Amino acid sequence: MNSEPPSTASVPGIPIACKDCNIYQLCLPLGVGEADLNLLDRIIKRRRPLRRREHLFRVGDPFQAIYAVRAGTIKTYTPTMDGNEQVIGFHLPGELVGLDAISSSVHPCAARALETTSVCEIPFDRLESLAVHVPALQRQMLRVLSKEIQHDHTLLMQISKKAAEERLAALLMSLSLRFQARGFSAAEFHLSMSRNDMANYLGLAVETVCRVFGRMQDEGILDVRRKHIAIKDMARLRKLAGTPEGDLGGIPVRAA
Amino acid sequence: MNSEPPSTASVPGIPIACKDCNIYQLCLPLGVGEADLNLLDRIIKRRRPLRRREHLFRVGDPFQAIYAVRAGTIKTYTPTMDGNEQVIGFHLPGELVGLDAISSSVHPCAARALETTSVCEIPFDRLESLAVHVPALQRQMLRVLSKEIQHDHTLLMQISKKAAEERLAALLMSLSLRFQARGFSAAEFHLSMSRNDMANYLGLAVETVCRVFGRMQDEGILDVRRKHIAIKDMARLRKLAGTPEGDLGGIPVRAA
DNA sequence: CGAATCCTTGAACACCTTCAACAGGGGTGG
DNA sequence: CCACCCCTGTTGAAGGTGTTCAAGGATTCG
Repeated sequence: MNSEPPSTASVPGIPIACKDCNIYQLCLPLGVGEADLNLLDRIIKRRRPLRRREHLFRVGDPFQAIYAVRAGTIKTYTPTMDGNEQVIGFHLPGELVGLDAISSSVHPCAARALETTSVCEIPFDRLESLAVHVPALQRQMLRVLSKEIQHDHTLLMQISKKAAEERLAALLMSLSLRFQARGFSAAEFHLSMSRNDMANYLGLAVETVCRVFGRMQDEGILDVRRKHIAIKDMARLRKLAGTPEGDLGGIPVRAA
Repeated sequence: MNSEPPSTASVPGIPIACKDCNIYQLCLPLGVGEADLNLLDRIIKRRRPLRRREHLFRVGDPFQAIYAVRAGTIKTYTPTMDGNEQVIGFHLPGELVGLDAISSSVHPCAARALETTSVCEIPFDRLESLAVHVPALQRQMLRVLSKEIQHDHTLLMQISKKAAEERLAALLMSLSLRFQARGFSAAEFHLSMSRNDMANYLGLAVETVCRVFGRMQDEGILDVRRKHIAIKDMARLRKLAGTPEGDLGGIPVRAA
């Protein structure tokens, strides 16, 4: 909203503007001009950061806004009938959460922080109203949703591969590509989710995930030190994951 | 487009109007008024029916339109690196195909008919232009895309369940609910896809699918005669699939 | 510092896959 | 119209991979 770009370090209580958010290009990339961006900026609310394990929303909560992760990680999941949960996805900075609720008026899944996480809240009714007057925004929203669908499809493909190695490799490649797209290292990053969450997400047992990590370490593909991951043989990992060379895996508006 | 509803039996070469299409409510259900519907009708093209195995589009084809299945079944899939294919989903009458291409400008997957299938072609640029002037259409499009995302998520959940019985049950429940939503029988229907496609889609071996069908038949859950399926114990199937009682499974704009 | 959670490793078992062989149908060409 | 053939579906046995059950070690957080 300000014409002068202020320091990127946000002052507590004084929210930074959209155009100064270093991830806004990822939320609503192209086609939205400066003036429109200011309009958009006006409807976006910053929230106090969520702490680890804190919920952004729960199943059945009324749908009022979509959220953009600014820092940290959000896990989405749904409770299963047998009292457990099923992890739907992991949302990194720059990715959107809540897109599956637009049609339902209530959230079909829950979202909670895996670590200290800050998000932007975008009231959906206002976003929709704004889009009526800003065709570029309308286009952008459709593209964002479509990309999410595309991503889910590639995901589905990779998960239904049976081999445990392939599944884990697919997850790691997805994370790597997404970190890279955000300017972080593609080869070395921090896993904010537990082995349990990964296993749940991939449809495997926790023990299997551990063992596959071990095996990949032995084979020189990875260097795993607890939650810190270093990919030492990207080519081999990519091959395992079944990710074509040039493919960005439907680089994600959203989840792992 | 006509003010008088003509016979539902289409005369070759004389396309029937949108509002006379018995599935249009499913394509773009609520919030689009009569006048708007006529506008929509004007941009929709009918195509000659596709024959079995004929492609609607292939991977890498330029994205120009989305498609609504009017009759028949469309399978979407992508070729894998090892020369095989990975089935993404099955699209029944009233469901849309090609939504994952909106963001890419090329189709990330291929679509082919499993049986004689007729579709409506909706040029996307014209649809988007129209939406600029018709807010209801804009809203509807977002909802349709969101529903697809929601559906993919429930799917993901069900597929990542490991047990073969659960996976197949989930597929059958999905099909059942979708047929029901279209006014067909929920308990008895025809499987237009091969065992191979089902297995591929579910990440199982063909033989396993056969055996699970056999087991379910022995247990009195199903009556399977080749491609004809009768669900004899819906409650048990639902339980196996993990589909909550009232849940419509994110009833699908799209795929199995 | 203690407790709880998360991660890791080992061994037995269950399930699914693979390989192989055969039956049934549908489509095609004669 | 029929016969053949190929493709799809089905069934049986052996082997592999992941799960389950169990227990010990490492971190984190109160």
